[in-house]
Amino acid sequence: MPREIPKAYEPQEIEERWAKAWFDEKLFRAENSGSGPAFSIALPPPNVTGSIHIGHMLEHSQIDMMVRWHRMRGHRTLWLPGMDHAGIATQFVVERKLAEQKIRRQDLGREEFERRVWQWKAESGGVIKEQMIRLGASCDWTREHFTLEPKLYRAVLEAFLRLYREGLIYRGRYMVNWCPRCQTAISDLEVVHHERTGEIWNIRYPIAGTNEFLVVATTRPETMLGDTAVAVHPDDERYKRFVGKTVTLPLMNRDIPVIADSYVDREFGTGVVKITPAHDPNDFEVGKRHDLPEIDVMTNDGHMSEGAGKYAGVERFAARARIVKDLQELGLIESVKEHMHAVGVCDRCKSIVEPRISTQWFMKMKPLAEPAKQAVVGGLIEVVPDNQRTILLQWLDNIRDWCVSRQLWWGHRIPIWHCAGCKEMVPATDSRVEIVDGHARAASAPAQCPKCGAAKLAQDTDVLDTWFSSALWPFSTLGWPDDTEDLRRFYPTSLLISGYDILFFWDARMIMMGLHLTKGAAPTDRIPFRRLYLHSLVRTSEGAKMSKTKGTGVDPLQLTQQYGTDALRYMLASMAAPGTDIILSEDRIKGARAFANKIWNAARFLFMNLEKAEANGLTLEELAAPEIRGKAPYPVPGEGALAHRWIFSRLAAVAAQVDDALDHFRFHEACQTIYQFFWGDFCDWYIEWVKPQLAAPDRAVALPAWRNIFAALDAALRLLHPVMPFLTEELWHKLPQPPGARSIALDGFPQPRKEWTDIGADDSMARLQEIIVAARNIRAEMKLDPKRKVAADFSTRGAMLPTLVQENMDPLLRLATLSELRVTSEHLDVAGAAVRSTAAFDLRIAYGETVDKAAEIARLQKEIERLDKDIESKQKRLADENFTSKAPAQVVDALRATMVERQIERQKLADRLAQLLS
RNA sequence: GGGCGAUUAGCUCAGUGGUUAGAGCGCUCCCCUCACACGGGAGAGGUCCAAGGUUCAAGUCCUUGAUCGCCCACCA
Repeated sequence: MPREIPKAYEPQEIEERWAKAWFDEKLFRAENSGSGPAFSIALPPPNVTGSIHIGHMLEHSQIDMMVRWHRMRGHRTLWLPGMDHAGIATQFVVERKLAEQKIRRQDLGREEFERRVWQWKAESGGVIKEQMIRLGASCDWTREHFTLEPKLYRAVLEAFLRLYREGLIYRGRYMVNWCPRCQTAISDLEVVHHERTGEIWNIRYPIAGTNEFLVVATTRPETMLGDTAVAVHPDDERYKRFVGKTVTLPLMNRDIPVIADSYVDREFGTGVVKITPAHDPNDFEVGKRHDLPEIDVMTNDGHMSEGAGKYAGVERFAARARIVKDLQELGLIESVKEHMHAVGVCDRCKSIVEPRISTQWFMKMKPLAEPAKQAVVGGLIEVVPDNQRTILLQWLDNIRDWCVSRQLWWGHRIPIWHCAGCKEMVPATDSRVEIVDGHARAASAPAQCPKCGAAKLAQDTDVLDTWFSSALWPFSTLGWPDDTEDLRRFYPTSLLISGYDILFFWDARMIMMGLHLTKGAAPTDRIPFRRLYLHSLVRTSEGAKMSKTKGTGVDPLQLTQQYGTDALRYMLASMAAPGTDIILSEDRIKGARAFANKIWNAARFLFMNLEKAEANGLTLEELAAPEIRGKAPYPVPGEGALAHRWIFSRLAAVAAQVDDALDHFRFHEACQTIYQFFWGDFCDWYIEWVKPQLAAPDRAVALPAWRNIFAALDAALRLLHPVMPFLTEELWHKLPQPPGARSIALDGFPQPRKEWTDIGADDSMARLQEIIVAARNIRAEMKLDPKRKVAADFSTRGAMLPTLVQENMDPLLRLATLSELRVTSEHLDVAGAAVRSTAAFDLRIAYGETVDKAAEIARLQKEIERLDKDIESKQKRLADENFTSKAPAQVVDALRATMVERQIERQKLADRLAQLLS
């Protein structure tokens, strides 16, 4: 047991050591057998090739706090970690790397490309895990999963095949969002809208066989090449006569009909709309209603296609410019205006997304959304903060089908085979997977077409949206579709903590999939999690999301290096009030580091002084052995008893408050409560109060005092552990622990023990603190030498205070730096002295000549003024019949009592002022 | 176009209808007192965005407005 510990807390070595030990010892492996309540939580799987950013840090800190708190309370606790293959993101990264060598994935072919991605994953995939381990996330790494591993591949196949057979997954040619950069369809959620000022062109479409025009407006002139109609509102008198006629589409010289459709808004623009069914969602619908041809004028990579006639091969925005120029030359541009509109861009690569007709796989969402909605409305899933519940329900109400296919190579390939002969779609017969080249793929490929008997079948080339496998995460990682022990024990999971930015992407879809796919009889058995806490996002001082690409990101590892992981965790947790985003502040993390240092030094103080106690014949074992700590508090004879009763009473209160705060995800409140307790109560008052007892030669005093302070420190460390795991682990091991005890993380969380609550001690302590502060206040005002002890007079009318003061005379004198405190019930002569008064007592230090008389007068006047205002408002309220009759008696009485106190205080101050002025 | 959130001390933020609205940082004064200067002690600092309303009582609930931010949305 090393007694010499460094003066300042140095986190680096300590953290690395414990992080390694926790991982190596598999300390956080969850037992799936045995009794006691279970607590399970799934890690929102980070992208496998990513690295920790501050948002992860916030999320993991909060999860880890909950997890450690539950584990310490004796729950069978599982935090299940894993990684997401992150289809587009990962493929994007590898493609970019290949581009450096001037290689396109098409040059390599699908198999070779996939091999390269696996290789990249092998090289860089472990980073985030290493970082999480280093940062102390108490995951069960023996249960780690990856969305593309064989087991989870199988879960994906099972889910897909079931949904396909049920008709909930279908294939069809519909309008989708197409990213020309990623060259894949993306879902509505992956399109982010940016308000931009663009241009809107009014273009003349000549009416065939006349000199007249219909003028249409468009923000995307290049799509006009695919126009197959022009529409007006059926009741629009201006245009009625044109319906049924044809216009000649400029540049293409194609005759297209004028149709009537109520979709057209007569008020907007000219009231005439060009209809491009292949490139606009509304036009697509109109096209279906009117049986219009769909002409796709673009290629996958955002160039104009064959359908665009002479513009074929031109990049889409270059084509736009050329078309506008050509139209101008033809005199067909009536006007151009600036126009604010929302442009959809790809969430991943920020390219402008092209609405485009395409054959894709979709999932019917309405039938899945309904049970999810009921589960949330019915309270089966509690959503915190509450306003997010409303947002979730609104989204579920307006849900649209989900485009689940991606034209990527990295992901779960769709288990459907297409017959070369009759085009029949044949699903894999079951969800088995086989390992080829070390990686999984669907094993039960159909050998021949059940319809036409042809043996030539080709697997669909698309893969599934990454979020499809994510949606299965809480149960696929526990073994679903098998009926495993883990699934029975830990599903539904107890809680999900995720950012509100992925509420729709992930949380909502897990609810829908969980309810639909898992096999429990009741919805309560099928929900993926019982509680959903949406944590805040870390933002820059401008309110924007942190972004690495914009250089506004903060590297949590660097902050960790600089200030310590515990400090960073504490800072994040202390700012994490539900429902409000976090703006990082360097000052706050410095404050957190100071707190860590404070804790370190409080412990350091004890161990340094222990040597003196040992010289006195005491041993650490008899002071701090676990069974000794368990019996605290010990009665301490003599003057110091009060502080001991008080600190344990505080501990009981703090434990209750922390439990309550954590149960409601009020991490900031838990932090503040512990901070206040440790720094304010334990260090500032308790340690100072009992210092002499610890050094007392009298064993009857020293022994219980030491035992109490060790017990209190131990409890404080356990309270602190969920937020500051490293520091507390290190210090905990410096205390004697039961044989075989491995970690504070497996020790108990302090319980709010009723027998510790001592209202008398709380009250007495508060009064003594008041007296000490009053004395220090006078000393500061008089600018007394801090070391100089002076005599003071203490006057009070009550019977309680004199006793209390007498009983605690020694700490009172010491902490107020007084040589003597004379207690009297007489009125104090305040001439030539500085005085502090409360309703209950007056405290006088006779040292008049150094008092700044003018300042004292000003202070008194100000104080009296304040009291006057206060008394007046109270008198007014007490005189109000309405108040006294309607308000609870308790409130009225309290107000009256306070007013009397204020009046006494005011009288004392007024007397004092009069004396100074005379 | 809808929805949500924020507006409280110089800064960053807590605040659950009920005494005199809190914290951290910063600021002022005193102290390197044998755990800690990443420290100790004492202070100063707030018409709680505005205007109405409900209530015995409003920073807190309601309405309207202002400013800032976010999310959702197929008006060409």
